[in-house]
Amino acid sequence: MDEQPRISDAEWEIMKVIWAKSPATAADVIHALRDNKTWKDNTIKTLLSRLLQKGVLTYEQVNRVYYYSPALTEEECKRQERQSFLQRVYGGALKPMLVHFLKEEKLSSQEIDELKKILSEKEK
Amino acid sequence: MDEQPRISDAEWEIMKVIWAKSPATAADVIHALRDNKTWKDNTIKTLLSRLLQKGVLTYEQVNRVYYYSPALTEEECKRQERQSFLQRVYGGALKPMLVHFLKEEKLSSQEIDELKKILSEKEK
DNA sequence: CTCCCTCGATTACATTTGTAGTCGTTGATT
DNA sequence: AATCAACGACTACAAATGTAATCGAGGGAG
Repeated sequence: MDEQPRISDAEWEIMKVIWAKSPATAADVIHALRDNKTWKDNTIKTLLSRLLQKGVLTYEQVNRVYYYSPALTEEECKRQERQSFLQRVYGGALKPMLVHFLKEEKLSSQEIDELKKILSEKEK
Repeated sequence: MDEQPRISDAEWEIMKVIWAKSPATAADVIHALRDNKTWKDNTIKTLLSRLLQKGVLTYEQVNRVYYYSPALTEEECKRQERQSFLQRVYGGALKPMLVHFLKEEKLSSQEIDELKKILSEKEK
């Protein structure tokens, strides 16, 4: 159980791209983010380097070019973030947090049914 | 709709105390955190000052001493954090996030029933 | 009246983060 | 062969954050 490195907001944007389409080059990531983000190319390259240093990414080099892949799974990282959010904001109290989300956000009937089913399965 | 200031991890610890027992003096906060945290008194005072600057706290002075109170409600701040977490980690996708929490964490039967009830009420 | 203690204010400083520019190298272009 | 474009490495720099020490003023102890 190594300490999970902390992934910053900007770095999450990068990681989402990598998880979706790894292995990816810097150019791939830049391309994928061109529409949503106003980052300069170098900004994205800096973020990729930092993610390498942190051990969140790995790479394989082919002719001058790095092909980046995740070193940690999306699920591990998401779990880490869930825990830290739950702890920081709710002191770890799960139910109140869920209640807030459920009461405040919109869900389709179908989604509601799915959630109810999951709850029912837990209940045994 | 002013921009909500961002509350850092350490600042959340302070705010939880203030929301729980405002108005509170620096000494009160220090006392409340003495067991859980290893912070020096000055660290806590620095955090209080920063929260004042950010407009998350207000104070009332009585004989040299500040009595701090929240300038923002706990609910506002929690909502802000929920949104930012949901966006950063799940790109705003509520249901998958809820599913992860529900599947991973423990809930008592009673809590499960309460959640199901809330879901049922939404369904109309 | 003097000294000390305490309070908030101010200063300190390393690390992380956001956001980018510059540099040296190498493969491609003319 | 000379040039250039693109890549990753390295450098830059301000703001935020974690974590604290020091300072000046005023109130209480003696």
